Amino acid sequence: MPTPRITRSFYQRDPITVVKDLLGQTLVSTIDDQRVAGIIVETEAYLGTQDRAAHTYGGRQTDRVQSMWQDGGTAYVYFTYGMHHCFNIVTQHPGEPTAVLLRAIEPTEGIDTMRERRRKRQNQKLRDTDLCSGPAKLAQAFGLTKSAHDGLDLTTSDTLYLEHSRSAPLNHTHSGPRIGVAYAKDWADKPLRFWLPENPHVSR
DNA sequence: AGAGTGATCATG
DNA sequence: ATGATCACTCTC
Repeated sequence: MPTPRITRSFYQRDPITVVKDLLGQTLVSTIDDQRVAGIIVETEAYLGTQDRAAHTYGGRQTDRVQSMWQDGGTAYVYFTYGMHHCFNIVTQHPGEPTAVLLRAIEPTEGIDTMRERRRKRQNQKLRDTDLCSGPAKLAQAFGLTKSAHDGLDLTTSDTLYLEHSRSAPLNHTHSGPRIGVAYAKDWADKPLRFWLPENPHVSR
């Protein structure tokens, strides 16, 4: 059976298509010899230069967002609040700076490794639903950082990539406003957040 | 509801 | 140069 890795053309489509098709697919990272994996259950689309909530709003092309201007299938990892990393997948083509933020994942492999990376103190108990139920949580559980992973090509990397695991989600997708973008005025309320309903691993 | 934490951004 | 902000998480 051929490798089910997701290839370039999947990512080069428009972000509203990709944000839904990513639900049910599998993210895999192999970092420090530790392979971890899980099913994507919550995503958000960022629509580029017109989207007030997007880092590329107004055509911004600062150092931080260079990855978003690259080809679909590029990783965009940014650092925020002085302590958190968030992981995005760039969509469309070079010069069309759109992306999908991965917000929550259902762990399937390497759960002990995830728990170690997520644990801040000894003896702190973490349920499986606490491991990847938020964008910065999943970045930490998968070992993703700006310095190591921003700009990585997910279609060729050996350490970070996606696999097809379900062509169409069994449950129909739910959608609603994105989280933490109240500043974005008329863009704050648009239903650009998608998730698998009834899945206990979604954020909040 | 408030704190933590420092890179990043728009001003100037 | 400086000050405000932040696609968040944890604990109270």
